[in-house]
Amino acid sequence: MTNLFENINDKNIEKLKRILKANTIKYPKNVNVLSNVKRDDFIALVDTGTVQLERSDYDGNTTIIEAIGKGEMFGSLTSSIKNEEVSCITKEETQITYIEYNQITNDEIIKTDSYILFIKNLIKLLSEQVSMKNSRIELLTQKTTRDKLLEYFKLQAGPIGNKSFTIPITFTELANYLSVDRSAMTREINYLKEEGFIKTNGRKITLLY
Amino acid sequence: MTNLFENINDKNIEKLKRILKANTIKYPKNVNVLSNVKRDDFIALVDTGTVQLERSDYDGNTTIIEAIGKGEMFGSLTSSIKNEEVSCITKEETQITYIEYNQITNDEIIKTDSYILFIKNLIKLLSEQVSMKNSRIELLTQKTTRDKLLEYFKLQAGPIGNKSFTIPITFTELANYLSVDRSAMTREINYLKEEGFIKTNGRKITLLY
DNA sequence: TTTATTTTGTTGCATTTGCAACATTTTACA
DNA sequence: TGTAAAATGTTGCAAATGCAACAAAATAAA
Repeated sequence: MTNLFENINDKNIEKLKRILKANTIKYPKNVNVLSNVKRDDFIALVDTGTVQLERSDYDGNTTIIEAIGKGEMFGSLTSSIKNEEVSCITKEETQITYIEYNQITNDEIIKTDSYILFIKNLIKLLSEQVSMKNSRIELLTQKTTRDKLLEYFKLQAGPIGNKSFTIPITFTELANYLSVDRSAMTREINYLKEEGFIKTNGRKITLLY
Repeated sequence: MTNLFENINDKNIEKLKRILKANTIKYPKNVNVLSNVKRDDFIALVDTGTVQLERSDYDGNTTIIEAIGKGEMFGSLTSSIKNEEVSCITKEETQITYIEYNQITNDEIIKTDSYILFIKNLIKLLSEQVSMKNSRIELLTQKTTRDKLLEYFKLQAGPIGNKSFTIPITFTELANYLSVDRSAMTREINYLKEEGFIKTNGRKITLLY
């Protein structure tokens, strides 16, 4: 995951942030971050912590649209946060840096030395976002829970195809990510084990095929 | 949908394309576009026509990962096209403009007048991509076919909430987009009609709630 | 170190869904 | 305009899945 200020030294980062009128705010846990910020198009960078975009359904249920962790970004350009039903909640102590979209090309910034690097990073970061979404869509469009799991395992195995890996999230979160019922997913994992496709040990998965 | 060269006049577009070493290629229908282009990171813009990113499964089935239409983009930065199983097929006569990622900040281009506009457009275009993916993920994470349909209808109704609209794709394509079986989707639409939630006339949907 | 909270495991059952296999209608194209 | 291809409609049936309702284990918090 690219950092927006990758390959830029601290002094220049400070300079960029100043010229971009970047606004860094620290929030405690369980705060609705966007209660007052929706005016202009902006980009929000999660420096530390985690936030979740959530939607409250007509029947009171809360669906997690997106979990955004350290180094990731969200914003009015990329998320449906203009929608009143969507709220953005910090899941732990979280620091966010806001940059207004129009500041990205303000008169002063384009004369700044590290601007080119900044732009390249921003483009790469956005591209990575698209790429991550594509991966998730690839998982979600699998027909069965089994297919979703196997596809997820393939992604975790990486391009080299490691036979063994530890999944970086809880099974509860995985079920959420794949949009399947957790208990049904557990059942399917058991089938996969019985049929000799995989072995598990906690969150460590070993592929046997 | 933002065009990469929006608000830039033809003369400057030509200039930008030249300096960016943009490469425009016209393809006939049903051609595998990426058979030879994967060397560097690149952005591909669909000027006219349509391409589909497809994946051939182990069992010979073909899944459509993404349909990319006029004005949209894809590329090695945003799609899993480095994956050998994924191919990109033109669905009609299609013109594509390729730009190498590294050219986006080459020495000459950053001195060009319309560069700032170009960069703003590129960032907006990428942001829109993320936004579109988010919408699709929102649909795909709905639990039932009924929920997927109702959510899709809500999106089609727009922020104003038009009660009547014509869906811009065929029902077959919609089933694909929502990743549900077409016949099961038809059945569910019939239930929605029987229960008085909607009326349909061809691809025209009227919400009755 | 308790206690509270979250995660994981398990199972029966009703419902939803995919799949197959058609007929029919509409659209594209030669 | 006639024919091929694509889209739509329909239905029975088997399989997959969500849901509810627990108990147990593991983690986090006080």
